[in-house]
Amino acid sequence: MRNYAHPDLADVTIEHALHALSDPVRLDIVRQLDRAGEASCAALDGGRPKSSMSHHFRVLRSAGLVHTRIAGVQHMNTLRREEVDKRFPGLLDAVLGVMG
Amino acid sequence: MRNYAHPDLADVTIEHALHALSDPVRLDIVRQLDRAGEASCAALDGGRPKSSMSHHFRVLRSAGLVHTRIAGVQHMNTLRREEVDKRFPGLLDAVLGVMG
DNA sequence: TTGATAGTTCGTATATAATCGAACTAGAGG
DNA sequence: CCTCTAGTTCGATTATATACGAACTATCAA
Repeated sequence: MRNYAHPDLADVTIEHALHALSDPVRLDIVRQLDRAGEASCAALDGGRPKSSMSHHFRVLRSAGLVHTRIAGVQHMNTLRREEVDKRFPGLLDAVLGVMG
Repeated sequence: MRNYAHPDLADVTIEHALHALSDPVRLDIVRQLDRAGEASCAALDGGRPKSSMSHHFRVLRSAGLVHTRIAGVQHMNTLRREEVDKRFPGLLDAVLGVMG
């Protein structure tokens, strides 16, 4: 795995983005990335198996929400904030602004 | 069927709302209700079978997004705009504001 | 080169969701 | 009461997601 393909946000539908955000594990990842700025997969796993996390990161990447950069042995993830905000204005603000 | 139970928005999670909105049929219903204000189930079916539509309306109701009022033989649906806006500020604006 | 660490991929099991026909229910009107 | 219409419920099928162990890959460090 040399590096990841990240979709152009223009090719991401709102349905796709909403679906990616509708899972509690993934929403938790997104919230943590919003706070932390950048984090490895392991830092966000909450004790879940690696294969499950890998699946959720893949969904988030395919929905254009998360960017993953390979840094040595770790894969560092960030929210694609500006791009998502441009494509879906207000969506992340709304989703991240909600109280439990 | 005398009338429907509509959940208190406080009991609806953002995950639940996002999931309801992430299906293309349901998103289409929501968009049409946003424009039309109020519509019967049949007016929004786009040629789909009644049982399928009934399922999607149930999901939308259970996510607190749609209110259904029985008016004679028809069931009239509206978006629960103000309540949803209060619970998830900016969410519907973001979802409904997106171009194609 | 060996070992450890981080994460992916594969395969499979299980759960959840979508689709839709058929039978049913409720209200309106003759 | 009969019938039409609008929508629900049931049941079965199929599709899509989730979960996760096991085997694999890549990088780093000793």
